Amino acid sequence: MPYSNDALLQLASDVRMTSQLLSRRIRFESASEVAPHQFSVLVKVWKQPRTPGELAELERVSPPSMTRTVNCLVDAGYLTRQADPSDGRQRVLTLTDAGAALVEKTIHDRDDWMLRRLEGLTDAERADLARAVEILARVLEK
Amino acid sequence: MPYSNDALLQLASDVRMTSQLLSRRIRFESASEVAPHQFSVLVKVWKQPRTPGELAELERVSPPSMTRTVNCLVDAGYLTRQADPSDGRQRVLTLTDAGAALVEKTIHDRDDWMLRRLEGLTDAERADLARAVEILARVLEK
DNA sequence: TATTGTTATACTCTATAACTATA
DNA sequence: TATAGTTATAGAGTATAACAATA
Repeated sequence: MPYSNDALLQLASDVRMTSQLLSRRIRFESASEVAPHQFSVLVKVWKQPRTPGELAELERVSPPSMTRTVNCLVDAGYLTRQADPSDGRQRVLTLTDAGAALVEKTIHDRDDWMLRRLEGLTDAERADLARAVEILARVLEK
Repeated sequence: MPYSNDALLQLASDVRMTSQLLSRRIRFESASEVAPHQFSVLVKVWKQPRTPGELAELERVSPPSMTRTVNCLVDAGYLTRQADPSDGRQRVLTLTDAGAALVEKTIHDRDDWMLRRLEGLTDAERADLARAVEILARVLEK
């Protein structure tokens, strides 16, 4: 039975609401030691070193806001600033050991929270989730 | 083939990351006219009228913060305060027509954004997503 | 006396505009 | 002259503590 427009809209709404609810629960139930916007920056730098300007664009905040956020994270010992030898204007940010540890611990806690919620599922249900994840990842690439 | 512990942890991580990525995209790509925390309050009141105290608890903010947020939304014409006849201390908040219109327009925009991303999928893929939504909704009830 | 909500005050996050250093 | 980043300043969100009104 092919999907009608109404059924597809309903599915879109269900996917959106479930994702937002799950995301909210993850944020609330395994909070990091730093504020959410600060943690988001740490994760970006954890994936790869970044300049303040790149981070401001990725986080959709102004450069001055990112300067302040970065200052806090440097003061807290999670980030370090390094001069870029190829362009004296830029300053590359990297994680300290404490910063990497914080990111990895928080990610582990969140994955563990999610894991406990998937433990009671059947293998068929887990396979459904795996397929859905693959589909959504593909959809979000566009 | 039954799921190993490692495979289940990987699945948990994939589900978590996909949900957070999707949620972030929705938030960024179809922003409301009011700030996110304000919109969240409007949605709560849209579902049912609420007192400031209930909203503070639902949103995990302090009562004074909620007072301020509610003041902004009342001033902007999205909420109205009404006295509770059964308890003079409480003040029940309800949406104005403009508030309801804003909530419904934003929800529609977000669902439409999601819909456009699901349009290219096969019926089998859509059915996978529908099953995944049902599974996650069940998991989140606990 | 306990509860609901608001006001007082201080701190943090955000933005725009202005400034410094480098390209 | 343009770009990367920071500082200056102001506006908005948040919290704790104190207060007002009601139960």
